[in-house]
Amino acid sequence: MQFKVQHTDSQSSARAGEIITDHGIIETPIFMPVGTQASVKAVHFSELREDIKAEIILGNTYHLYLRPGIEILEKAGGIHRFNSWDRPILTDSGGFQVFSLSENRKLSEEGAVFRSHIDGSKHLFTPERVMDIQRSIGADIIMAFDECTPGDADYNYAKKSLDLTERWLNRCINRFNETEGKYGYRQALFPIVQGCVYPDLRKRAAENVAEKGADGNAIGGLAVGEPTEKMYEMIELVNDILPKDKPRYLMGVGTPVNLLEAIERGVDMFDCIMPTRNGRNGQLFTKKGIMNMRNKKWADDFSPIEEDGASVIDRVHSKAYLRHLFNVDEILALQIASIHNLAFYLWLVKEARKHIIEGNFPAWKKSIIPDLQNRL
RNA sequence: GGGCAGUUACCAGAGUGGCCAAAUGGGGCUGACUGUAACUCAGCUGACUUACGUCUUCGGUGGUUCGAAUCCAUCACUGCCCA
Repeated sequence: MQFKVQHTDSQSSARAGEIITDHGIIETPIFMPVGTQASVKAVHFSELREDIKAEIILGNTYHLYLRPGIEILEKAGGIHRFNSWDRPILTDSGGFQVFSLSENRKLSEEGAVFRSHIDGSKHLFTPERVMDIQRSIGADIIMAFDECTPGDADYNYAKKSLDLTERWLNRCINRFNETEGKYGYRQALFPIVQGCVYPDLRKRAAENVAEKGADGNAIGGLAVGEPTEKMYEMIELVNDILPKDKPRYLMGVGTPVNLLEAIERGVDMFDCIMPTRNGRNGQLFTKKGIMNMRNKKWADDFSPIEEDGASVIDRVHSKAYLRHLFNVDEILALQIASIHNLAFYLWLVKEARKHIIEGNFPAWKKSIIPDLQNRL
């Protein structure tokens, strides 16, 4: 994997670049749709390719390990063969599940014991095992196994958690270096900066990660309960330390405004469930603001979902029709909303890229934010 | 013609003398959702009121009672069964 910075904004830390993988090129900044179980919920791959124009999608180690299981993925010849997505894929390590399934897991030096949310069975995830599993899944970019520290963790907990994440990182790197990809293309390992909202911990974490010389670096443990301003502060602090010639991936973030603020602070890659989950729950993000499609006010609004929307689907269907689909619980509602939101997110990062290259990113960002936050 | 059962909020449906503006479900309205245990979750849903609270409701009417959705009488309507 290679990264080229093509343009750097003169007034901010924003940059436009290009990540080259064996499955194709990713132009940054980029948003990566989340496809936890080898599928972006409610969206078909042809739509991801052609309408949404996704360049890379996510998968999740924990979920794929449970189902279909490593054996099946290996038999299939890796995840790309399995789900027929021939562009880049990134797998999260399961570190977020350490956080989100915290009631079903136990942490130790060795690793994390999960109780499967499906059948209650016990599974041990160690850094080594997680590397092996991600080798078997076969994503282009794989993530270090970390503990995603809760946003409200106290200093002592956050420090201990970071200590563990850093020891796990060394083990991940060792195992990663001892092994190789199983399907004939290369994989890159991204370490993750933790440290909660504590500047000294974040600084230390970023320095530690930076010195590993990885192909790309991630910032984790943000947008997990801390105030948004804290998140921006941490991003700024960390990006000051992370190498400029490597892509920076802000994990799990966020709202359209979060993306722009983070891009301005030097982030190149994003993923978030928001466009898909919120879409399925009736919330649409548009250039003019946020709509709840279940609201009665759309019942007789026959105008397009978004006149100048990024997706062709925006002009095919009316707000009234989409509201009807949500109202009567039709599956098509989830599809249309997910496609729309993802296309919007991809449009947003492409637009950001365009303005970075044009040299007017900060002004453009400032002008668009009020609209993005608007409630329609 | 006779017998039995029933009539409760938008719908279905609990409630058999005070703890009832009335369970629960559906529907409706509003909100939440940030490396996906989520087509999920939460709140509201008689009227007025920001709220406290006040008022009007349980087929109609008339009673019994300190007090009635609940008991009695009667009328209306609905369903089932018998002729």
